[in-house]
Amino acid sequence: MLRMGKLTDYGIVLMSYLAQKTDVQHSAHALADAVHVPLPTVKKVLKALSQAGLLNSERGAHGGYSLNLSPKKISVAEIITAIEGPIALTECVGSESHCDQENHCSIQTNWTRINNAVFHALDEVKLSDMLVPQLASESVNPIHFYPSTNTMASVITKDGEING
Amino acid sequence: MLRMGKLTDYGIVLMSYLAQKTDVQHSAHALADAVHVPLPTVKKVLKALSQAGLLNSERGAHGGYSLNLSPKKISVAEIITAIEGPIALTECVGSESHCDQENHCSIQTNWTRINNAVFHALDEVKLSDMLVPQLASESVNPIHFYPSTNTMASVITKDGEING
DNA sequence: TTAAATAGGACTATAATGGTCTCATATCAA
DNA sequence: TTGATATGAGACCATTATAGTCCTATTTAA
Repeated sequence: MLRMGKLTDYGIVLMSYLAQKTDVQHSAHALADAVHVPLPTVKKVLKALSQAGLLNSERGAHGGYSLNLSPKKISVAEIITAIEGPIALTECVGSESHCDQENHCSIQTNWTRINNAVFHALDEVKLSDMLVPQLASESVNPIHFYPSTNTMASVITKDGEING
Repeated sequence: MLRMGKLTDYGIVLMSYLAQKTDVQHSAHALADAVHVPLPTVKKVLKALSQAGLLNSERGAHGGYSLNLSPKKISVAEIITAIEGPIALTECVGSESHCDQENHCSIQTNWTRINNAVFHALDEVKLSDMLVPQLASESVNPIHFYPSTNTMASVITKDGEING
C-alpha cells in the first residue's frame, strides 16, 4: 500500500532524464521516445510538471521542456505533489457535524504527525540523489522487484518478509 | 497522492480504540458501534489485522479481539502493511527483458532510498503516539481538513499552499 | 442444543486511474 | 504568409482497484 500512481513514476523518470541534460530543450516527442512511454501520457505528465513550476516550457518550433531549477533544489516530494496533488494519506471531516466519533477524534490530530513524517522523508530526497548510484550499505530493508510489469517497483516489507 | 485506503484509516482508528482497553475482549459488533463503521467492513479490517498478528482473536461466545502487543511496540507501518500489503510506492520489472530503458534503470535502484525513507518514517510512529495529544509546536506543515467526507484527512502541501 | 462469535471467501457497485483523442495556441523558418 | 513543429487545455473512455456486502463454515460458552 501507500501506492504511487504510474504517472508519478513516469514523472520522476522524466525529471531524472532532464536532469542529465539541463541546457538543452527537450520536446515531448523526444522524451516519449527516450523513456519509452506513449506520447499522450508523457504530455500529460509534462504539463503537470510545468504547471507546478518544476519545468520550463517553450512553445513553437524548437520548443520543449527543460528543468527550471537545479536538481539539488528539487525534491521528490515536489514531483509527487506536482502530479498527484498534495500529499494526503487520509480523508477527514472538517466540520464536527459529520463526525460522530468524538471519542476518537484525538487521533485525527495525530495524523499530522504521520503526514509530517512522510512528507519530510520525501522532501529530503532530492532529484540529484536519484542520479547517484546507490551504495549497497544503504539498502537496509529487503527489496523485491515484481516481474512482468511495465514500470519500476521496490517493495518493502516489515522484518524481512517478501511478497511477490 | 500517496493515498492510503479508507480501510487502513479504519484500521488505525480501531487499533487506537483497542489500545485504550487492552485487557478486555471486544467483539466486531461492539467495535463497529463504537467506531460508527458498518459491521461487515469492520470485520474485514479486523480479519486483516489479526492475520498479521497484531490482534489476538478468540472465537465463540464471549470471544472477540484484543491487542496482541503493547501499543508502544506497534508501528503505523505495521498497521498499514497488515491492511494494504507491503509498502510499495511503484512497480518495477525484475527481468531486464521487460525494461527497455537501461539508461534510466539507475533510477530504479534509487527507489529503494525513497521507500526506505517513507518506511522508516512510518515505522517510527507508534500506536502509543497516536493516543497522546499532539503538541502545537509539532505541526510544522500547514494542515487542511476536507469537509463533507466520512473519515479523517490531513493534507500537507509544500511551502504553505492549501488546496481544498 | 442453541446462541454468539470469528474465519473465509465470493460477489457487486462505485470510484480512481491510466491512457487516448481533439482542438486551440504559440513560434520559427521557408 | 504559410506550413511545420511544438505546447496548452480539456473531454472522453476503458480498465482496474477499492469499498462494501453477503453467505457459509467453524468454534466456544451457557
